[in-house]
Amino acid sequence: MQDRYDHAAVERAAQAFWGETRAFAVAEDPARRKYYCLCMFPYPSGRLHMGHVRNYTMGDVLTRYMRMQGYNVLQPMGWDAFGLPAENAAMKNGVPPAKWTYDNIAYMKGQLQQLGFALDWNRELATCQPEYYKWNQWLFLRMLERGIAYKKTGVVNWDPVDQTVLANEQVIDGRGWRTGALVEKREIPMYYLRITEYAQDLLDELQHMTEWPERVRAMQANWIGRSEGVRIGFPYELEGERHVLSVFTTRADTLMGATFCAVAAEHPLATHAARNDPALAAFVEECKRGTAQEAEIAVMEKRGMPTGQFVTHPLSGEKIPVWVGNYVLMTYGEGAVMGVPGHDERDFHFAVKYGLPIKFVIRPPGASVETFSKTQWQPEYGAYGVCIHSGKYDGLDYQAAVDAIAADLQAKGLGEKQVQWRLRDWGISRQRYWGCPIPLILCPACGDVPVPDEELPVVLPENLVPDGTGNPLNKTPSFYECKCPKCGGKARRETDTMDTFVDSAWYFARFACVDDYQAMVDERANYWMAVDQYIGGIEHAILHLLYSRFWMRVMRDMGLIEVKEPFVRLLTQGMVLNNIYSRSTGEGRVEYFHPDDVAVQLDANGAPVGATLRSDGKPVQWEGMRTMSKSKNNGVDPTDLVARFGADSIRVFMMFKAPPEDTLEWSDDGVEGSARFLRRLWRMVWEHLEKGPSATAPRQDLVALSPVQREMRRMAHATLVKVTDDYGRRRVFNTAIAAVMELMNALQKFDDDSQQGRAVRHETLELIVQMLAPIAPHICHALWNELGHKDALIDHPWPQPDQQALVQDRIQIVVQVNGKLRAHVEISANAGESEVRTAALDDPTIRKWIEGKPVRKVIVVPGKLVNVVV
RNA sequence: GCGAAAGUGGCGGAACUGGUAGACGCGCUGGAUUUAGGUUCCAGUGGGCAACCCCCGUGAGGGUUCGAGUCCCUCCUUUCGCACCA
Repeated sequence: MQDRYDHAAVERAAQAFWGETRAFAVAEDPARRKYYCLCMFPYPSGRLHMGHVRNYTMGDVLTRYMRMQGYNVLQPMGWDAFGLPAENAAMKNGVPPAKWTYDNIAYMKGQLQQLGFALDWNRELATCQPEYYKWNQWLFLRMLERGIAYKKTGVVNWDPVDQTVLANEQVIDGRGWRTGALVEKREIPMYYLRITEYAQDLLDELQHMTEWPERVRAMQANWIGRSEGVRIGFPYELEGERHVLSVFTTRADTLMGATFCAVAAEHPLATHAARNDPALAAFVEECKRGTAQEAEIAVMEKRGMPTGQFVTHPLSGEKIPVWVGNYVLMTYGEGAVMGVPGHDERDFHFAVKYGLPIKFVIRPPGASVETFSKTQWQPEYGAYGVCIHSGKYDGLDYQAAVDAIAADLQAKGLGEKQVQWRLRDWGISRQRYWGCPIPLILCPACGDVPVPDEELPVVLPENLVPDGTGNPLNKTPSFYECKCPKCGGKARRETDTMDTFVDSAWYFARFACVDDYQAMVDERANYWMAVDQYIGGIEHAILHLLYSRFWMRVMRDMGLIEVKEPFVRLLTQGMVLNNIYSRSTGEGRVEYFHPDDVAVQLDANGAPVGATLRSDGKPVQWEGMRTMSKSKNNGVDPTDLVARFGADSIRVFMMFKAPPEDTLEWSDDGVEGSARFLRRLWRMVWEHLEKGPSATAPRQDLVALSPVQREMRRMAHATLVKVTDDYGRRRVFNTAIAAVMELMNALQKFDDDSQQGRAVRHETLELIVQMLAPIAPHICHALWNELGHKDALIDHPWPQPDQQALVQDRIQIVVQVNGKLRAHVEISANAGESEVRTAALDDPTIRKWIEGKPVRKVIVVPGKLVNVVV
């Protein structure tokens, strides 16, 4: 054995061993308990970033741990390979997205291999491969047959200069990112999936998903957004015909206070009214141009214009005006709301601004009617209370009023109780090139005709280069020219592609059977599914996870798979941050400097007081810690780090620096510390073996151990108990590493070269190596063999703590007086309560504290603490 | 705006079920070895006090309890998500 730890040699050897023995290729084995550990697959953006490294290290730790626990563990890897960045890169470099993507995949795969992840590469897939996306298309057609997929118009961002649809991301302050042109809204036909059909089940099942983080479940529940209320019809006449304006409200009890209605700019009533009103038409246009993002709508100024149209209040018969409001969402409910300024804050401000009447019809609990203000909103106006000024409903509370009003409306045919969802159907059409083609043929005679199954997949040409002016498929006759499968006439192939969330909605099931070209999934998927542990970023808490849950339900309902919940346990890992340093270069421009190029000045305590650029010594501005990004020049490259420190040091650092769900602050010093820890471990094993070959390492005689030896051994096994709990139950790794560090600190001080002492040290070192194996697999692989084992550590069972070693004769008890720590006493571990109590009260320090004061109460917590109340 | 989290030394964090606040690491200070630097080893490191067996201390304020970082209420701050980025 070498005295120095050579991480490069150690990692090369371990990876070669795993490669040669095909250690991570797994097969279905009904005799063994399976465990499917999956990290969200990466978008092949070019290089791995540290967020990937953190994510995949967590997955690898659990994979290796569960494998040592005896499970048949699957950990696959693939590529979420369709998407916008490839098109952007193509425009910039003139390279087809396919080539850019495949090159990135090759590079990133090499990076993953350097890090030593226990991945079954036989199952690798990329969503841009026809063998994969064929099944997106196939299932889409099945959904179409079942009415789960359907066509309707949807609103998109339109860049009038480039003549192209823009993603929200490509719209900056209402303008196209490349052209700077004012973005318009366009309504175009699109395909939608009826996820709302599953809303109730998606919501209900959340209650049982106890191994998902509470906050993710809450976010999904809010997103699905079930609300119970009443749909109310406001009749009106238009050109002699009777129409009804439908609104949804959860506050039907305030209906008697409705003084106006407001509709979205896209609402048919608004469209009709704008026809003869140029000012209104202009306003409607302006609203449509505005943002569709809920966050922006919520904070922008509420504005409106009257349509000139009046509707009839369904209960009072009053005429009330209809306005167009820029805050009304066409996509929620009916695209129209009733305005109750007395009891809704938004309506109140709207009414004050435009001089609309305000009626108070609810008396909030504890408020007096006389204090109602028509100029100043008070939060209690929005509270539930008792109806007033509401005619026959006066005196009813919320529920009674809603029931009575709903019943009356129903009797008139002008409304009923209704459940409303915030969740909307999933629009999957994208007017983009680099995605999965939607398998339809647009025939002038037959309409949208599905591509016959035997012609699937509709293959996306891989040689096109988008130029920013629309989807290049529209300029590629060899792609779009086709015949109608129904009538045989000349037709045009659909050039829209699918949302990339479709690709990621079921890839985890395909990993079970990537080589099956006859079916989307087969029996093997039922062996591996559901994913036992899914790990990924919190940013996917809603969309990706919800779409996957929906997609599994569709597959299950078609009999393709047995499970409906794809992910049993979910771990949402935090982001990786780094310092940002900048300097203003004048003219409002800012230059960012990489943290490696900046020297930080410290005060006597080591607290930073300033920073300078190394190259010129002049100060730079510290802008705090943010996620690593190119634009802030604060990224670090995994490949550089592996070369400098080794994969194991990086893995240890990433697991040690923060708990999995928290953000992690990058620091080179921290990685250096992890490297130091591994070097120490290496040297401890080396020094131990220097004193005698491992083969002759003696076994200890438990009875003959000295108290110091017994304590050393107890600590080793107690650490094993803790580390096992951290990996297996708590899923936190920082505390597991800290516990091993403590154990190593104790072992360093354990200076005993007797036969028994060496035996205890040998056992402790073996335990340390086994406990660290999931996190630092390469060095542990090497040390395990150095310690005299012929088998590979990856296949060695996880160690069991020796219960006898854990037994303690004497324990320390904390003694408090009035809740403040005053003394420690050592007593026999099996002392009874009265014995503990006596020992505590007899302690000289405690006697001093309670001298002359009557002892009112003594609380004894067995094995832990005594609190004396005086 | 709505929804979801989080606030503990110079820094990252630990304290898991209400029971010793600051484990472990980074940084910093002093020392030893080497001495070109780095590496390695030892000691110290929340604040106050000359010092302690003392006092204070977990974003702010209040409450429950023998006992609160942990539970409850009010407030402040920060971060994340909001449907075409993935």
